[in-house]
Amino acid sequence: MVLMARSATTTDAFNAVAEASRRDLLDAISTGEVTVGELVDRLGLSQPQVSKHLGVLRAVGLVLVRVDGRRRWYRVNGPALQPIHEWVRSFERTWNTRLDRLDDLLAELNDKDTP
Amino acid sequence: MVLMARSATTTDAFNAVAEASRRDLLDAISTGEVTVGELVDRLGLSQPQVSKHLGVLRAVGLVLVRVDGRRRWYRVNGPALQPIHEWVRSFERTWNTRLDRLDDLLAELNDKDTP
DNA sequence: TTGACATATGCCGATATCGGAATATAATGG
DNA sequence: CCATTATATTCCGATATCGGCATATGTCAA
Repeated sequence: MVLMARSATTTDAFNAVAEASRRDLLDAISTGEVTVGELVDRLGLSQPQVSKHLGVLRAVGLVLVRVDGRRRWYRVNGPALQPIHEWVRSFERTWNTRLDRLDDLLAELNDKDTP
Repeated sequence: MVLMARSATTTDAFNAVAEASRRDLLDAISTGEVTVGELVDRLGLSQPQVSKHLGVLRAVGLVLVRVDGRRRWYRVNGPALQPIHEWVRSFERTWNTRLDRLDDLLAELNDKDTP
């Protein structure tokens, strides 16, 4: 029986994106097709580090690659981010809506009434 | 010098939310104030497991607690999710269709009208 | 063909995680 | 005051991660 200590980074987009370096990579790639070497230069990370992180992003489908001779052009695969977007969006009302602000207001008044 | 293997789960909301159980907890809590015992019952997790996960969520400010005698009422702290929301939102254009882009445009115009 | 270039992969040690079980802390009720 | 209830904390073994360094794979160019 296999007992996992922590979900693998390649489990899903949530885990892959937990690492800040990988978010930075996605940010850099989002500007358009980028080469590995260019990412190394831009982010100041080691080449193996970049390749490994890209491997994780590839594994969960967050990036797609186009092979062109000896270099690889990476691009962001947007739809893979949708699960995160949807999940977080379901909480929007907890910070955004007028109703919540009303709740907060009432709570505040309540606090003043019952110290 | 401390060399960290992987960002601590308490580093930020991204890391805290990477774990599926913690997302489930937040989903359950989002319905309103909930007690630890209620979460144990609803999610079928062990009590220490729930308490530990709540500890992580507390550490990154994703939940707030109200102490009431020997029980604790947890609630979601929406704003702590905004960083994730903002980051993912910046990729929206990578998956949106033309219609969605129109929505964005309208939303932008709307924002300008209603500050 | 051979060497330089671009990227991926393998091995390493240090570390924090996870769940389980036991235990600690704290508040309630009889 | 004591047993019970509610929640948090500690210790444990197994595991996957991360960065660094070395190396493998693959491709172009002279």
